[in-house]
Amino acid sequence: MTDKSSFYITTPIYYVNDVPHIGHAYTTLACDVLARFKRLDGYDVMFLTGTDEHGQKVEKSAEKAGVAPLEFCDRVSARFQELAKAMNFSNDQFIRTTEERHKKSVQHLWERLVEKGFIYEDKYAGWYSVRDEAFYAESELIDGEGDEKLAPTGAPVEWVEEPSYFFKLSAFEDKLLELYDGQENFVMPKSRLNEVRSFVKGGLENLSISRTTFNWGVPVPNADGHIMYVWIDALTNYLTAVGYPDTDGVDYQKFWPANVHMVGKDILRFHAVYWPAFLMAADLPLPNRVFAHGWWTNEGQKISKSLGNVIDPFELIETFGLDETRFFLMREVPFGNDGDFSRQSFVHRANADLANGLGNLSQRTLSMIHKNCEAKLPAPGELTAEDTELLSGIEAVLETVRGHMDKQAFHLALEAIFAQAAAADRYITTQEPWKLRKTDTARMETVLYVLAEAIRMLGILIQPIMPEAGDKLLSQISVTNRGFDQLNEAGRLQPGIDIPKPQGVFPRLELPEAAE
RNA sequence: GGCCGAGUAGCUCAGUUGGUUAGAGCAGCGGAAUCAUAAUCCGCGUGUCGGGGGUUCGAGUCCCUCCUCGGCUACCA
Repeated sequence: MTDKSSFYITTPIYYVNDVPHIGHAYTTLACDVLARFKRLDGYDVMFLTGTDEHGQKVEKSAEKAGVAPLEFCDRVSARFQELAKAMNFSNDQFIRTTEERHKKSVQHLWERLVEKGFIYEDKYAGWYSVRDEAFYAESELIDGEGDEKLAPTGAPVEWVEEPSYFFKLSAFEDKLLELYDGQENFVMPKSRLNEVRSFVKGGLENLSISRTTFNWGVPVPNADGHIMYVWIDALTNYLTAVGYPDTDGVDYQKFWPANVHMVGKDILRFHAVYWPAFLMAADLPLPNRVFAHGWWTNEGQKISKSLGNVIDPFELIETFGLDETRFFLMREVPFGNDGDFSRQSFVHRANADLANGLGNLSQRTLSMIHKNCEAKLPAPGELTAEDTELLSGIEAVLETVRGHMDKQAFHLALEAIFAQAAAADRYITTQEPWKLRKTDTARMETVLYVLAEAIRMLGILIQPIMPEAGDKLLSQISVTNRGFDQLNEAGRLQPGIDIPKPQGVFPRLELPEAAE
């Protein structure tokens, strides 16, 4: 077995009743960073994202738009695919639940659950709001005019009874608790695990998993009029993408179970409770981890459509630059926490770390080489303790970053990398190559070579977060081997290579005029 | 209401199994340098560690209590 280790990471599939916003971009970005990191670290990676396209809401939205449901889905799904392109996401697949392969996959899973005796037919009854497409508990309802009952959202509700298939979720209480206890990092961050555990401890009710009131969905096998409902359809995409039901197939064998399901905290329960229960019921291996990240506020304000302060990722990229945006989202906030997006902190952060930090470091170094070494990388003399300290410090940071990445602590990974850029700046200060130019050119050449090496390794390290900037940095010093196995002497730059006049990698940002 | 978590320098936060003068980044103040994207480097923090009580030779770090803030409390993705 010489196969590379595999790594399978997923985003949720995004519901096409919404247009892409910063939340979608954020979730997928985190996955992209991790996927790129693992690829550079020698893993065979499957990175999946996609769109969730079924349901009554979609059916109605399509109707309102005067188009067929699928056409409606095509449009919105395309928008998400554009986002992936604009954000430079490296997803290996973009799955859509309207694909034929997915229909087969869910139906097969369904039949499997029926065989195992975890699905039964009954009647679902409750207070239903057509507008919200949701059932509400009696206790949640509020009083409207007269003795009319209203949903908590203010929408009218009606008492509805319909035949439905149910999944025996209640049978998995103990097994789920065992899972949480036995596989400690199944849910991260830990605070979320506590919530999930207490939810399960509180008792689980069986889940209604089919509907007869609309048509836009995957038909339940051998049950006319029944459409699969929400989660059983949506969650199964993670299996579909690796070839399920062909469990002997190459992708399934290689990638299932998934290493990380990345989700927003709002859909944690479905991934941390329902999903493992479905898989247990079908006798399929469970994913290693569900990570629930936090949400962004906008300049201290909760983001909502009604407030009209939704952050458009396309606009962010336009205003601040792609890699700057990627960097800010991953660096500013401890991953897993909620965070605030403010233009001021964006500009401040990008300028401090990128323009003034790494960007300036490479600019001053390459510029000195270009001017003082005939535009060619000089050969180093014997390395001093200071030289070795700087280089081995950067080499060592890979292990640190790896540790942080494996815990999805992106902010810490970045902090560790940029601490090395700062170390290189300190090195320049102590070595004073501009003085050596007049007193000891051989030593100056060694110092500049060491700095070029520092830039090479930093350039390699930032690739997962800032692929384009990493490319620019590395191209200026003609580096072609860019994997993490090059983060040591094996990848050292060849003296004599051309060092052209450096181009700025990270422009200095200015605070945009506050839009009214 | 119930369960869980958090309250540490102006801001964002670290603080291991309780133990020498409680730390980092950013902001601020002072200085150095001049290769560089007016970028960089160095120095400077007397903080009631939310309040009160307790355990202990010793508590930010354990226990009790109170206050404040946040999350979860099922079938909208």
